[in-house]
Amino acid sequence: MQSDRSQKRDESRVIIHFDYDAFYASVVENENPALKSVPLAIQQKQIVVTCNYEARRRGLRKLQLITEAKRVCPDAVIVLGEDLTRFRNASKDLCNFLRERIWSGRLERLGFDEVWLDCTDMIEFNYALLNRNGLEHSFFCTAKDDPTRGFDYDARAVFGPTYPADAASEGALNEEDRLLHSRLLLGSHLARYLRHELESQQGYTATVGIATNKTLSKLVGNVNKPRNQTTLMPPLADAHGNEGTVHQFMDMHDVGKVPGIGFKLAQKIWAYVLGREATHDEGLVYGGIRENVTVRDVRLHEHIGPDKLEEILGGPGAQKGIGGRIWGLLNGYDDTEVSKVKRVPSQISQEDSYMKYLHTFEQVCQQLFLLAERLIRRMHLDIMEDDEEIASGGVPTRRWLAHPRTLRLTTRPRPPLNSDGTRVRSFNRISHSGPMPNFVFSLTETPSVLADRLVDTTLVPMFRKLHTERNGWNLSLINVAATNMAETAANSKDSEGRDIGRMFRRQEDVLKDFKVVESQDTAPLAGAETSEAQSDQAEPLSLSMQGAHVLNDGGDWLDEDQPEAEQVYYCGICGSSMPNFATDAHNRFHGITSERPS
DNA sequence: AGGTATCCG
DNA sequence: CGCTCGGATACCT
Repeated sequence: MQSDRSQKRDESRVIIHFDYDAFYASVVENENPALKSVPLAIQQKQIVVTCNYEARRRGLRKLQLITEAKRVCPDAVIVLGEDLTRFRNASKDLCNFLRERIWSGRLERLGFDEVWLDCTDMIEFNYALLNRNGLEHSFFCTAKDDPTRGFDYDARAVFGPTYPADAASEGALNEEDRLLHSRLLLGSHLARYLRHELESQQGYTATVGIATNKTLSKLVGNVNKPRNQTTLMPPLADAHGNEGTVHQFMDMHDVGKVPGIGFKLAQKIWAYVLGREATHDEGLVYGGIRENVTVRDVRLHEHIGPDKLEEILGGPGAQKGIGGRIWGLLNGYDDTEVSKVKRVPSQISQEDSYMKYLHTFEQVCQQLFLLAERLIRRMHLDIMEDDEEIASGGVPTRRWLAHPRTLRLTTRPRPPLNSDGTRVRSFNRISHSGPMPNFVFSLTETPSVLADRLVDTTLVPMFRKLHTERNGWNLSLINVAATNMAETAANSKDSEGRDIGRMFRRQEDVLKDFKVVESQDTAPLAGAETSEAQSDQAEPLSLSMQGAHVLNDGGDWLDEDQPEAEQVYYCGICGSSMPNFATDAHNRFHGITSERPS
């Protein structure tokens, strides 16, 4: 067997993975609590995209056809969920809610309904606070600078289910694993607390996994669902890296179930392990028996290892160290960090799919307009924020956090149906992209007007390049995306984001009367009174004195082929955008009297 | 850069 | 498998 590359397992972190139960259905239930007790399905086009657990009990499933769903459960309540706004907003709210309760700022979203938290710092802090002589009445401090905030817990036992269910007791472990056991134990209680907060204050239940890395925490959560949690317990591995709970746990999964091993990779691994070369090319539907290839089958296959996997999975288009990376995943090894929460998404897109022809040019134009208008509204919601400073006039202004530099149009042509049979492949998407025209950043025109202009000046020409036929297109999907986000100067200045800095400052103001007593082997302080002192100190104003500038369609300096009224001025100091006539007043606000660059 | 592929929910 | 309506990232040119 090939070497483990001394991929030394990093067991120093405590990662908690949240998966909100039946998320779309839960959002709708929270909007209308009467729906909580009935079978509820969320519909997009002809499909049930998710449903609550009552509906699952009655036989509904994800990605089920609506017709089938109605047949199986005629009294199900079906809610249309093609507009994702409410789900996106709820996801953001929950993300912020959890972020306020952890210390590291390391919170990573996956889709709308999953979140990883890196809680290592909170666990270490509270591990140091443990009183060995009074574990039963421990206190978990959830605010670094306020010893009174937190929750009571019994530190003698892990909270909730574990994997394995009969995990070794702490006493049966070696010294290193005893430490790990304690950290994960604290993690299980923190997870309980966060789940309770989420449910009691926000109305969302979640399925949670606690482990030492992202992959393991995500997978182990699924052991007990819904509305529960599972902790992956030591000994994770023996001295040789084998025979611990990690291999025991990973081994039972189908390879394709491991996050990061998608359909294509799983197929290649499957072909290798079963000794079957893919001799059949396109078109033939292999409706054969789906054979299970587990992680164990792969991991213990002869000759397997990072190099062999590189051989199997590598090739043109494949990621560079794919073999080593997949070998790591099969062994439950994952050193990827939980990324910090981003202020700005890297792309925003709006799409719609069409069951029937888009017959005419007018119909295509209308769809492009609808998508463009929704995209522009999304840009206003997702990459703008209220200015912190209110101008002396008292009028609150909005500023762009980022400008997408690129506009992308994607379509999916429906494959033509042959007369001889149903031999159709290629459900491919094709796309064309180009510079985002500057006028879409205007705040003086309505999104509707801007969308109309965007269609005429940019989207229709792009569509013409994608589809050279004059008519008769048979599109099953159109997507319009704003990508290639360039963060505004005032925003990118400190990458942590100013609201986080402000949050810390506020916390310090409230808590400055406390002194944290550290490395004291006693129970944490209790009963300290909260000070009401809240000095309303002004924010330190850090100005980056970069020149203000004007952008044109291509993001370059403005030239004169646009009408004056369309020009938008961006302040390089505060990032505000405004019509040109307002720039002089705005510069005076900053105390700048000189001209802007020409 | 633009275009495609693969991955995730 | 696809189907939805997104999203992230990597590789290719």
